[in-house]
Amino acid sequence: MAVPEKPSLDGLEARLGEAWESSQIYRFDRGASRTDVFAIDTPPPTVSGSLHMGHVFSYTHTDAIARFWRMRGRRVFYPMGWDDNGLPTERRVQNFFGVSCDPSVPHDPSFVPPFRGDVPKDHRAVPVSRPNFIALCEELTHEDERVFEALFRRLGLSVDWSLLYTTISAHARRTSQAAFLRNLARGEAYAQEAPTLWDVDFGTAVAQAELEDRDRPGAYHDVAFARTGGGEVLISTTRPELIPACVALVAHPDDPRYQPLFGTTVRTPLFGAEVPVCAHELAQMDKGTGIAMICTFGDLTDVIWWRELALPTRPIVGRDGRILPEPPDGVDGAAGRDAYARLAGRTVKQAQAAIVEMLRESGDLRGEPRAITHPVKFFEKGDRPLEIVTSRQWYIRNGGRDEALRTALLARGGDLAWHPDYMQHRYANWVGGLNGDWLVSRQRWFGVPIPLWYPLDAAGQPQWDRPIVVDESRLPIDPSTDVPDGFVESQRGAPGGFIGDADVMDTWATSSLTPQIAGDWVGGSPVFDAVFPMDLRPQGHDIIRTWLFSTMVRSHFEHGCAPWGHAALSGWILDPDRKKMSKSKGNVVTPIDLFDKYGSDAVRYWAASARPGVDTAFSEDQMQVGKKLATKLLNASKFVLGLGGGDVPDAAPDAALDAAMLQRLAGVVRDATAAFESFDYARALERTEEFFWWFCDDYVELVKARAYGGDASALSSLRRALSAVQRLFAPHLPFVTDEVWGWWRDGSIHVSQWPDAAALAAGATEDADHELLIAAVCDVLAAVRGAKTEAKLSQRAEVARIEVAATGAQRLAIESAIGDLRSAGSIAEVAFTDGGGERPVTSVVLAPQGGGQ
RNA sequence: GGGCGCUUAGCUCAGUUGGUUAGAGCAUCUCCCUUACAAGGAGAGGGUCGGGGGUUCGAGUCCCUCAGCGCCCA
Repeated sequence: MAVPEKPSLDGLEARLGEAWESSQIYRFDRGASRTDVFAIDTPPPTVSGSLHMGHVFSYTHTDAIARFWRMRGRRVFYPMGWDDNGLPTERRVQNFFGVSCDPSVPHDPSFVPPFRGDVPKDHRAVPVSRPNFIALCEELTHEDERVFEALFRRLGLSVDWSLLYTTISAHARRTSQAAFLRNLARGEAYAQEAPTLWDVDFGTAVAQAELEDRDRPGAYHDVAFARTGGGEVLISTTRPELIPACVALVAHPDDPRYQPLFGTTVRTPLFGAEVPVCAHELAQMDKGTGIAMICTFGDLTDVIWWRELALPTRPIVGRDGRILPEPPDGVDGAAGRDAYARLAGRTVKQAQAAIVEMLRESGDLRGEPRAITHPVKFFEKGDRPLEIVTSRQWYIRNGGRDEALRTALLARGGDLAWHPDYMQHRYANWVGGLNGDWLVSRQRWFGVPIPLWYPLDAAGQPQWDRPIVVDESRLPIDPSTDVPDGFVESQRGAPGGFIGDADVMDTWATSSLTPQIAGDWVGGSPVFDAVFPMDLRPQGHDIIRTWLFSTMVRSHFEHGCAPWGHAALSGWILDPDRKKMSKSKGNVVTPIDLFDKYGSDAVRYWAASARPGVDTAFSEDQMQVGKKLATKLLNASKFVLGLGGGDVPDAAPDAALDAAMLQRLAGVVRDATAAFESFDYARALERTEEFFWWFCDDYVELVKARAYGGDASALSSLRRALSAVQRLFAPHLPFVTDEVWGWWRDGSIHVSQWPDAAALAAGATEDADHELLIAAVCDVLAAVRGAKTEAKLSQRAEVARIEVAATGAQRLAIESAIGDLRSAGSIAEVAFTDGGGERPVTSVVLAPQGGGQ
């Protein structure tokens, strides 16, 4: 293929994208052995949103690394996945089709949803079975996945699309269920009836990793409790509505104010329940009045007190967030029951208003509530504060309740190389702060079902502690429709029969298995042994506590090792005001518009310029620079290749300047290689770019005359350098580099060999100090240019004479390139004097300018 | 409250074991149509490296301390 007359970036993405697809250059070699493989555990983006610049940013980093290792000869395992499993998808499906999932509804094979978008406001959601609901989820996510794939292809990701997986596919469900059953068999998964953080709107339990604190207005209410022997105790609480759930008061054991009360009892106001006064170190002497009520359950500290002080359970908040209809134990008197009746059925918020009114009437509220702002626990996707309810849930051990396991998992963090390394603190911080095991069951529908049934006794009661498991060969299953071995469907729900576990697993319980899903662990594929443990996990630092940690837990249990060798944590994209970009703030820019405006290479350049792990401002300026770079590479390639020389054998670079340039480039190759090997794609780009601009501005200008004249050393040096530079840029700018490579080489640049530093200057005389030579020559050139600019003349202006004060070494260097210097600067005469120093000093005498300048 | 990161030119950032006069790009200004590229090129101005203290022959770099910003966790 010849060099085009007018090189252009237009149309490259479509043309080369198709070429890459049809030649399958990114296809993983399934016969590769582990030592030849570079395996990437790609983050599967959530498909129920839209792709934004944050995706473009971090996926570009990974792609550059993938392309580097591919050029180094590794068989790159680079899958893509779609995370279509979970709550965000459920929400979209409900809104889009006008349905809601009801597992009690039988499966309707011919179900047609009432709407496809544009659901009327007054429409009441149609209940549908779980299989029907899941089918709708799959249909909708499939649409999004096509859009995502198109965008990632446009970005130029070198993924092997034949490895595509989704987290709700049968394969992912099978993997997830098999891993869970193995955890169960080894005792790493267990079920427990326990206080659980609960989102009342979603109607599901949530895990510690999904919590976030939000500052919310609240108020301290001072409330009097009557001491059994007379007198009263004043407590401060932000949740007076939980007084009927109060099971004790608690103060610090060292608090002299309350020491006399320990072991005595008090009565709750309004409800008259008799509760003990207890001592516990977690009570804060300096908070409120120093004595607090323990309720079942107001917060996680209540749970600790309840457990450690062996207190009774008196729940009053239901799973719908409303006060339960019946009063708890202890609320026995008529007055108490009446008071409770005024709260029953109300939301927590309404109940608080009501009880404050009642306390005011009874005189038990002292003073007025004092407004405060305090952190309240929310589900990260939720809208109302979490409540704590007692429920039966499945857990996977994660060290939160087991010091030995915690220590082992902390050590696993040390088995990884972290990029940047300080990110390991996040991991250690999180593991060290765990306060419970990983809650994996969710009371939702669009997820991987917990693959268990329970036998029903003669009275039709489930025997929770005797789950019925299934042979792995039957997976995946849905226990709400599948029947356990030895039973028939008619026994579902019947005494002596069985019921299926109604819950699904947390999304993370499946996405924690991405290496196993992508590598086909459950299928026993030899590919798994060739790719696991994987080389690289790239991901955002915000999900170290969830995705990274949960993947570590599963791998630790199943394989006894860390699932990867390296973890690369990418930063955030910030808008130009340095706020995190988000849809709600309306500052999200659509990637596709930027691809159209600047080209994919230019957008990638912006992404690749950011140091690993550093939050980075969105910058169209950087994309503009990237576009200029891509254009420059087109033009420089056209120039060098247009000089000819392709028909003659590669000559030894015998001119000193040529050898020096190639030695400098060899250093750049070494630096870029080392940078990529330590996952610093940005440094590799920076070093290459710095060299390339110098190469264009100075070296090419210096050797132009020789090159035009067909000088073998110049031509071979230019071509050697061009070849290396094109390949050095290839991981970052895959489109333009493959274009210019195609002008003179066979095959894609992306399956060519990464440049070899040693070969670059082969045949050249080794120069002791090539940098001194380059510096001396370019200093003189700069002085000549500066003189012309100072005189407001064209760079073509003639120079009559220059006088260079130089050291001996500088003089030798300059003399070695004197012909190039004279032609590049249009210099008639060069004279030397002794002097110089760190740099030569050049005085320039311009020739008289004719022609009426 | 604990942990971590950041603070260098108007803006965005490099600055790798401490070592010449602290760099780049963008922006600004001046000049140049020069046959690879005007989607270009040649130059210029611009910084007491957040404050203070210390170690050292020498500190943007190491130590202490303070301040501000941000993130994570309580």
